[in-house]
Amino acid sequence: MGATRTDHYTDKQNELALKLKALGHPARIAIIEHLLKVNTCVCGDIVQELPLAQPTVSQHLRELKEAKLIKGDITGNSVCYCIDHAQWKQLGKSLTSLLSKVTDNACKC
Amino acid sequence: MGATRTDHYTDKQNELALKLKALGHPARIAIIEHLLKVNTCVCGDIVQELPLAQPTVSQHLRELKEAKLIKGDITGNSVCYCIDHAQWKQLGKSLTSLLSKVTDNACKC
DNA sequence: TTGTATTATCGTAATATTGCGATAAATAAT
DNA sequence: ATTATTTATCGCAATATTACGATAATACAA
Repeated sequence: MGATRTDHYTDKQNELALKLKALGHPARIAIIEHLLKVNTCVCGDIVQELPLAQPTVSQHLRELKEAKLIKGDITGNSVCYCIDHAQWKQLGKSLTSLLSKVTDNACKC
Repeated sequence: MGATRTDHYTDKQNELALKLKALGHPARIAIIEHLLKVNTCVCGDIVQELPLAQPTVSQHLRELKEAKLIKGDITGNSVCYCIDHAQWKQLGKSLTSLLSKVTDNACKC
């Protein structure tokens, strides 16, 4: 074994888990924070923002892309990365839906 | 290599990444959703909720506990699990802070 | 054409995760 | 005391992740 058994869960559970998994690494959090901070597409300065080698950064970017959290389009020599706003809106809904259920009461532990 | 280089990131980035990583598995999403649904501490029926063997569920619970997303206290024969409300409140703040920065504009991709 | 810059991919090593059977530990029930 | 019941831990195999050097692929510049 070793592979996650996605077939036993709902599509929503699997999708949310995939996105959160993609965000579950400090380098990828840092990438997202940077993209949100500059608030535009960024072409080429992401490697300089991180304390990692270029292939490693490229790999993290691909994972964020596969999780549909960012978009990346080729523009001439470099690649333009930016937040996938639609997907983040959807993720925001899933998360606030979860978080809204967190109340103070009812725990006897 | 293979281990995440946490020393290169801020404490906040590492903490957020750790919690999101803990949530980055559908079984653990399902556990959290169940705990939020019943809205109280749950003693003993979590294994029945999941399509996994008992040791596997126990392992997932431990990971959620290590990420401080749930609390577990021994009550006699069984163990009482519940949401760690304080920690979720903090996670909620981090996430809404991130999500609030997601706007529609400024992307030319 | 020949370099230069930028990003992606391949290959590989180290480590982590996932899942489960077997077993232990602890309390409850008989 | 003996037998369930419940949860945790150990050990293992399969797979995934993380990181990077080397190298390819592509577009720009000279």
